[in-house]
This record gives sequence, structure tokens and C-alpha cells, in this order.
Amino acid sequence: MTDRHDLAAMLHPLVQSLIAAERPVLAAHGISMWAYAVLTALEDNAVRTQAALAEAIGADKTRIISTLDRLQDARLITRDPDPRDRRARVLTITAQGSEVCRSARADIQANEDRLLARLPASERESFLRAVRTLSQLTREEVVSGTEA
Amino acid sequence: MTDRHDLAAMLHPLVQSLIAAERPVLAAHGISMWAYAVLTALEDNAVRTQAALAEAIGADKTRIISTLDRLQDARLITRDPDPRDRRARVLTITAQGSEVCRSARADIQANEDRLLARLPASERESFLRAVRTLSQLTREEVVSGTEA
DNA sequence: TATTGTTATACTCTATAACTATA
DNA sequence: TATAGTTATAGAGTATAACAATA
Repeated sequence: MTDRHDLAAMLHPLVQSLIAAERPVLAAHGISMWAYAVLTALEDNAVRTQAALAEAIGADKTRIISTLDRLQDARLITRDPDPRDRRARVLTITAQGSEVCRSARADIQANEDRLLARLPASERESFLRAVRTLSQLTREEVVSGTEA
Repeated sequence: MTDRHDLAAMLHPLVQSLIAAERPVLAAHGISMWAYAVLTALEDNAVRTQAALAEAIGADKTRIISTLDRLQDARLITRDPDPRDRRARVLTITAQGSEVCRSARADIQANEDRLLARLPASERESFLRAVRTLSQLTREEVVSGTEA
């Protein structure tokens, strides 16, 4: 095994910096970090309950409520009672919400591309492929073997 | 530009999982996450002030104090007044501290290696090289261009 | 007076528990 | 009674400000 720092020790500061870089971009688009996470999650497909959405973005169901309130007020999402179970709220992104999400992501990725440009092209491609692979691991898969 | 999620969106959950995986390992070695960060920082070279150490590991100088207290009690570090400036405390890792740090890292990296084994060998090498490169960026370098 | 380390306080973020409404 | 959503409360983690010792 090659001598190196822990992955977490190397990646954590990088991720913190990337998040710091997202902050002003999202502010310019008028949304918070959690709002961006919600819009991104709804972009692919609508969600049938708020609890499912919270689960999907790794949040507690109670802490996304004010975010949903603001997104609804800003007409970036709709939040309607499910006719088949009026306890649940069906969450859908609006056209305006999609546009905000898409343009925010373009700005964010422009900055990320600037950083990735420091890597040789083939290394960059391998890196992105590896990140995709590793990010699809579940927490259980990552943690298993350390708790025995 | 290829269609992808944000780097932060992919890396953040991965890092959180890696940290979750470190927790039981560090607990088995009797140290906290911050203690591990301190020991790692002191492994290479002693530090002349607590403020410099805090800066190095991205912490506030006030929030590492209880960590230093515990490390000192456990004889994993020494914390002596600098004879040339008795306000400052020179921090040094002990042989016992080095041993704890080294064995904890071995366990942590054994788990990380298990995950990295999912990547093809050449991709794994490129990934690690890219992580090293990107993790050496300062926060300013990462953020610059997003605040204009 | 400025700086190092420390302590005490306040603030932010998050999780827990209690409540309303539907089922 | 059980579940979705909401609100209120409490807790953890962190930063801010005030303090003591030394320069």
C-alpha cells in the first residue's frame, strides 16, 4: 500500500472549499444550499412525500420544511396534497425552478471545470469516473468492516 | 462539458460516509476525530503554538483546547512552554502518540483500500493522484472566481 | 500595547418530542 | 392505531468576546 494521507483527510477540506465556492453562486441565484439540493433532487422526477425527499438528500424531514416554504413562495416548486392520500404532499419542480437550478449548476460547474483543468485530460476523466463510482456506494458499504 | 452532478454533490456524501467509517476505528484506538487530526499534524513536525496547529487543521484555536488536554493526559503529546516565549506552548507528539496515530491510520486505510479495490488499477492510481493535486489547492484558489 | 492561551457566552445547526390532520 | 407533515424544544458543535499571563 502506498504511503498517503487518509482519503477523508484529503477530501474533506476540498469538499469544504467547493461548498464555500458554491455559496456566493447560489446566493446570486437567490437560493440556499438546501434549496439547491431540493431542486436538484426534484429535477429528475417528482417526489410523493416530503419524508422521501428528505431521505433522498440526506436531511431530516423537519429541517427541510422552511426550505420548502420558501421554494413554494418563490414559485420554484409546487406542494399539493396527494388526492389519494391527503396526508402526503406531492412535490414538483416548476419550469422556473428548473431554470434556476440549471443556471446555478452551470455557474457552479464552470468553477469546478476551472479546477479540473489543472489535471491532465486522461487523469481528469479517470478521476470523474472514479468519483461517480465511489459516490454510488451506500453508507453501509463504506462503513461495513469498520464496526466488527 | 459532460453532463454530471456537481463535484461537491458527489463528494460530500462520500466524505461523510468515510468519516462515519473512521469513527468506530478511532474509538477502538481511544481517540476522537479531532485528536486524530492533531496527532496527524504533529507527526511530521512539532508545532510552536497552539494557534498555528489550529490553523493547520482548519480548527478554531478555542475548540482544540479540550482535545489537547486529553491528549496530554493520555501522554500522546507534550505541551511545554516555549523557553524563548513563555506565552507559547510547544506541541510535540510522543512515541506513544506516534504509535497510536500510525496504527489507527493503518486500520482506516485498510478500509479505504477495500473501497478503492472496486476501481480498475490504473483508474485508482489516477484518482489518488488527482485527489492529491486537488487537495493541495487553497480555499482561496477554489473559491476565487465565484465571488466576483 | 500586543499576543498566547484560556474560559465563558452566544449563536447556528440539527435532532427529538409533541401536536394536528388524515388514514 | 398508525402515518405525513408541522411546530416547539433541547442538544451538539462552533464561533465570539472577555480574561489572565507574558512579551
